[in-house]
Amino acid sequence: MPLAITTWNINSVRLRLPLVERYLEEHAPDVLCLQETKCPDGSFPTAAFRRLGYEHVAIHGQKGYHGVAIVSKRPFASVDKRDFCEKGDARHLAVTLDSALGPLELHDFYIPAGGDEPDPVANDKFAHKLAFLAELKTWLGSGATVRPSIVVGDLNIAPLTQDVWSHKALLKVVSHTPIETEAFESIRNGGAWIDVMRRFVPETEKLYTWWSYRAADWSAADKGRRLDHVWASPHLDGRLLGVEVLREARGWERPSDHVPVKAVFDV
DNA sequence: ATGGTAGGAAGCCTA
Repeated sequence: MPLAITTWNINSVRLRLPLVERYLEEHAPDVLCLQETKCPDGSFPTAAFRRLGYEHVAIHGQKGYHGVAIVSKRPFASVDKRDFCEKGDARHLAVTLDSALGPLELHDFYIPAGGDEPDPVANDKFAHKLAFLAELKTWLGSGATVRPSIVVGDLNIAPLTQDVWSHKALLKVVSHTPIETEAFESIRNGGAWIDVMRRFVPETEKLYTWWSYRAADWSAADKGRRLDHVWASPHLDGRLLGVEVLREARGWERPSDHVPVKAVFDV
């Protein structure tokens, strides 16, 4: 059975609820993983999702910042969250779905952006990002790939040369520095995770999921980065059906700076 | 080389 999972950094789920509703009506994934909901759990628009057939809602929010949520047509066998770096940040949520492979773990991450200065001594936010990545490597390495698993989210790193508009111009820009891209690939290879998007778009082709708000004409300048990702554990190899990056959503009215990324699995 | 925009909370932080 096809299972379509979308990941989208929505940058305020309450402000952009009409955009989310439009996306769900037009693209109808089975599961939607959101990041940057910027919404305390008590204010999450659960009823709106239920009206659209997404009856199962798991949320991990906080006031003002961060926040992740998973809404689904399929029920959850379990819901978990982890407080990475023990800062009380809402940056991770996990659910278990029943699938043809048995229980399937789905992890939704919002990795710290890391501030502007790529120096962990001068910049606490960059140090936090690196600490988060180190903890993620240990934690994922300790077992997630033992079970059929999918990792999605705004990982805030563009790992490959063609994941940014200019590799050379971004080598010292947070999100594409060697220390980050090497940590990213070390985590991915450590768990033998499949980079699902790159199974469908060759590494030689540009592929972006985010365009800055600070551009006069984002589409003409096209200075994007691939910050949003879908990883699958080796159990899902041979069951990957497709990927859709909805670039047009960046042009919707009052858009998020990230666009939805949908991946479809035969499970 | 610089500064550009956006959202939430509340008189600045994060991105």
